[in-house]
Amino acid sequence: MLNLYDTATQTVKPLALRDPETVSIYLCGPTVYGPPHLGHGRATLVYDILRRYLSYRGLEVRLVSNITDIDDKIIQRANDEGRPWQDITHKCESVWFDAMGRLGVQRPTDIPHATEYVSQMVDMIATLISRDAAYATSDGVYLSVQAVPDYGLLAHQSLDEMMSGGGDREVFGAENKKHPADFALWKFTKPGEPSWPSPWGDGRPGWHSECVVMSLELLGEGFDLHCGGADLRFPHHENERAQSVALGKSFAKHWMHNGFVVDLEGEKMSKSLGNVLNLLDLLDKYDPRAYRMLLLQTHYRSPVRVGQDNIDSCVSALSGLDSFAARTALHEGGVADENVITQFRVAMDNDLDTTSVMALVFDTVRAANSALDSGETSKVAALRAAVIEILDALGMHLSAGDDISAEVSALAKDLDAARAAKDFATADRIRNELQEAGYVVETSKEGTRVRRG
RNA sequence: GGCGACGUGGCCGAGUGGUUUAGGCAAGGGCCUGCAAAGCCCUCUACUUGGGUUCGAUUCCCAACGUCGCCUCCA
Repeated sequence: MLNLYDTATQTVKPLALRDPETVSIYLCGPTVYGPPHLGHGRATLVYDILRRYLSYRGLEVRLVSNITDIDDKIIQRANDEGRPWQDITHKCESVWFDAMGRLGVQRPTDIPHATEYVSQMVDMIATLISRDAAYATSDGVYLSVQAVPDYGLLAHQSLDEMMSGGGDREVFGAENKKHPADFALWKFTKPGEPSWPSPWGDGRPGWHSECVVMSLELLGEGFDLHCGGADLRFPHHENERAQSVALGKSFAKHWMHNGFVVDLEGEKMSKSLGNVLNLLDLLDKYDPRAYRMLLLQTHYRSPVRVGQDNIDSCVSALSGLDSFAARTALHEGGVADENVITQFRVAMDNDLDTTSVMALVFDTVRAANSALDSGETSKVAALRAAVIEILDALGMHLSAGDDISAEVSALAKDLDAARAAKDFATADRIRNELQEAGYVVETSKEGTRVRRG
């Protein structure tokens, strides 16, 4: 079945399922303090593609993706702008799901919020303390990484290696911690900050705890797959895992991480560098499918640069596919070519080799276009059905130009009539008119096709 | 300092120890077309550098150069 790269073992291995009919996936969602950026878009698209493919293969997918709605950055922004922090989280969450909708990303099956699980987190921290894996200091409660024997499994570095060298890095809270790598489970509140009660003092949860509590509660121990961007591998996922190990609970069986979105110079898009391109801008300026296309043509673990040139080339490629859907619309409803579908599955099962899949799609489109030109209609139907089935399984929907207004359709009819009457001046005039209105006009013996450009 | 990734044709981007070495975009030529568009056909063709292993390396090993990531804010 599906073979996937696993960050923990650094190998491509079968995605083993706890229950053969269901896949349990936890995906680290956004901290809602600002607009989504391109990196968020990549992660959600990658896992949307994964999820759709698993569904396509007949599995029931349970995809839990959280909303981090309490965090230092949220508090800071609330203070800066002098408004309630819930204002910010609610607004950002709605912008988030609006953007995801435009990207064609399906909603997770479960969307837990950190603030809904605070008491469970407090309980978990208490358990960690009782197991001597956590301790309170003057500013919070910390997990003792030395209580976790294989800490560094995802970072692929031992604690010693992490601490060695490192130059002038500052270690947060170093003076209070038993070990520099210990991380906050609970942060004591400062005046004016949101807080929740706990046995150690009022405060708020540390970032890494929510995902442990919510994944174990909603998916249970030993769930199948944990996903997120490569930047979450360490420390976030490492620290989630550390808590679970310290609790004596079995955690994710497989770890998947997608590559970064990089800027023009090949550097990672980073919030701290301020070179973040906004996902909303991309969605406003381009066909939202173009980003999905770009990611399908790049392996999910490779870095991807999102620039006008690549996006434009994807828009052009999409135009060709839409045109294909339109010109073969009459051959809808065939049985998908088995050979093509088999190749599709083989490629996807090989660590989501979507770049090969796209090569297959374009090859198949060309074969179908040739078949259409030579009148082999049964072949056209089978190839078209395969293309549509594959793209649908990847969340890519083609436009066959059936969203055209009656007025525009009438103009197309007039164009055909003018051509039939060899009134080419009128025909050209109508064509120009349509093109200037932003339509792609394709005349053929079967009649003029018009679609959105 | 530690760990890791990567350097492919005009651009993007897969992949492989050797007969045909993806795919997309762009460019040029042809067919088709009233002219276009769309489509089809053809062309341009690469693997950072220096060693090594090998009958043979872009692919494996070593080194150099370059780029990037992580080493507790990050999708």
